[in-house]
Amino acid sequence: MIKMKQATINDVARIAGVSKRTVSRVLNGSLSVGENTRTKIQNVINDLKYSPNTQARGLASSRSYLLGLIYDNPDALYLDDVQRGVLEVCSNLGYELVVHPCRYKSETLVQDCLRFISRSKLDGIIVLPPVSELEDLAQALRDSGRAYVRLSSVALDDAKHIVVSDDRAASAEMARYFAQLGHEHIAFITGPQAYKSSIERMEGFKLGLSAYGIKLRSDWIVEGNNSYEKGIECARQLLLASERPTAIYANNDQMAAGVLKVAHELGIQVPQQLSVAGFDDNMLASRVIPSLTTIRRPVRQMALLATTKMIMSIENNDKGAENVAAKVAPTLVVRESTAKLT
Amino acid sequence: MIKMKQATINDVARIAGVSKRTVSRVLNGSLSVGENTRTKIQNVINDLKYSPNTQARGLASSRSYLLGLIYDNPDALYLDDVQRGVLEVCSNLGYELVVHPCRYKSETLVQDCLRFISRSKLDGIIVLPPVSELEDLAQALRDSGRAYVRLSSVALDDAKHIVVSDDRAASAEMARYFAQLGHEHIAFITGPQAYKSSIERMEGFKLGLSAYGIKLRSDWIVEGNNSYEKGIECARQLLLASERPTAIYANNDQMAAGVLKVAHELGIQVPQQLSVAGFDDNMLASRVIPSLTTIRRPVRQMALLATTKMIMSIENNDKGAENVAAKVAPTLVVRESTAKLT
DNA sequence: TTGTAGGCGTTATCAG
DNA sequence: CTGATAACGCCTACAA
Repeated sequence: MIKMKQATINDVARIAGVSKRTVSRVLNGSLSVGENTRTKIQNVINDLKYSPNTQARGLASSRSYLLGLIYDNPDALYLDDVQRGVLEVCSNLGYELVVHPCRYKSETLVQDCLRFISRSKLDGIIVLPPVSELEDLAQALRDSGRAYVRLSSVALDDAKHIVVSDDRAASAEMARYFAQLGHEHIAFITGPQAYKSSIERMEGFKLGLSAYGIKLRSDWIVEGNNSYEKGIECARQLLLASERPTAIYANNDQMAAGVLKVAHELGIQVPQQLSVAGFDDNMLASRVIPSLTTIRRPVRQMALLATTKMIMSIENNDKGAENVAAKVAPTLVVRESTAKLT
Repeated sequence: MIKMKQATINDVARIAGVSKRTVSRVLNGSLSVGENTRTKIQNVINDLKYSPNTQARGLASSRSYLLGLIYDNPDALYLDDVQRGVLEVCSNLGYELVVHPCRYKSETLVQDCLRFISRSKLDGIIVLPPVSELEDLAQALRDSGRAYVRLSSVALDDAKHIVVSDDRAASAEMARYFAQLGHEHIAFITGPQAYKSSIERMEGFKLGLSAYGIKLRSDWIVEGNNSYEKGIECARQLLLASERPTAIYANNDQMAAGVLKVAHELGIQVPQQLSVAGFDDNMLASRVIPSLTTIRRPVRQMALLATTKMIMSIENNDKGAENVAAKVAPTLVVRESTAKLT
């Protein structure tokens, strides 16, 4: 197998009998090229299977055609969805995706990310929650002068820099659903208090309940951390108390699974004696027995919106970037773990 | 915030009072540089916080410092592990990771991947199973002249191009474990027959059982496809038959979860009346009730080995690449879903 | 041990 | 509408 040298813009220019400046023009879709010359050049490009060298292009235009994805993601559940979503939008436009896993709690997170983006000369950066909530990082991104979009549950940035999932509204819907099932003795297991999403979900839930005149007892709000183990711990606390709630809403599916585990241990029937719900609709939700009522975020769509937004920013279409939808609505998914109070 | 232009090699050279050729030398760790000049230059580099421009460097040396990750990954479970593993090794060496999700079944898979690697000028490519098993792709990678490493359950390439997880041995261990629990009426739900891993796991299981004089009845080998739904379907077939196995080993955890679901529906107690085991040790395994006995692959370690191997190849240390371990051993994880036959 | 000069493949300036 | 020509930042024969 002989390795052919890739054709260059010079080859194209030579064979087409024009200057490379003109080839460059058609490459970048300049309007000021004669129709004839354009098609002629286009043909040569096709014949040679020529495709521009990204590095050279980047060197000359100080762009890399590289997008970065910064995530922490202890659960690692949406990662594939996000990556596919981003690439679905950017791949055809010639961009690739460089990933940067990191740790939310790391001391060096910001400088770490900065090194990443400057070293790779990224054209744009997408940041997933909860890292996206760090203002230090956001400021650093702004200072870097690069395009960026944050995914979050709160609108903590300008329209062109954010895509928010309305966790609050979704939680309110869960509250409504619980209330309509007749539940009044309801408990909530929170997420880490440092995360905006935790606050949103709790507030939304409270709000939704209050519409039905139901108030969350303070001792039925227990602080979790989104882990399965902590879910178990919190569930024990709730279910072993003298008075027991008839429904538990956990900040995520992991913890909800923990609740199911404890209920099972204690011989409490779900959903007959206890309704349980989570948030995320991750793989657990549908596989666990009984399957979990939960809330699903349109992850893929968020990735699509974020990427679209970002590419518009990169290509100096700020107006466009602002106009791409910045908010998506998660939806309630009812399964077996919740039922009417009997 | 004023955006300073990044310092270039010229700045360093000028300030250090040497030619840029010399700076280049210290950058690339050439030995033929005087100790004085070296430290002098190094100081300037530190002062200026200079770091070489990857694009320019790539353009000149035809390297990109980019590694690619090709995966299909319907389960998306190890993705984060793999990505972190790869970066753990390559990040300090100046490489970044570009991801390329794809579809095993896609007609255009190979050309698609080729476009990816040539467009990004990747220095090396890591391919995850089952895509890694496609010989077409492998051949294309070889032809491309680039470094690559495949992860698989079979040694289908030279030592320097592969890291294999010994699924066969692991399955044999599972067989041994089953046999020691006293099971003889054992069923196996296979994975897609097109995947090597499916074959390895089945063969290993048969082999392990035969050591105990147990033979898998052909009607107790049912063909699954690694999905939860199919697991349910296969479990029904097995558990509704006139004669029922006392143990079921599924090719992965998803299907094993399906078995648990059906057992639950049919009122069959696991593990008292039926032992169930899976493969992967994904999140489901530990969260499901009862938790699943399964097999865990050292995913992170595989990623580390593969990356180490690949970087050695890239840097022309073929001998080294061959000598990095090419095989890892998955381990049996015993949980609640299996028990002694009573 | 160090420096000179040319090239890598594009983009972009500025004339024509 | 088109074409020389100079960057872009770094590497590398080839010299000295």
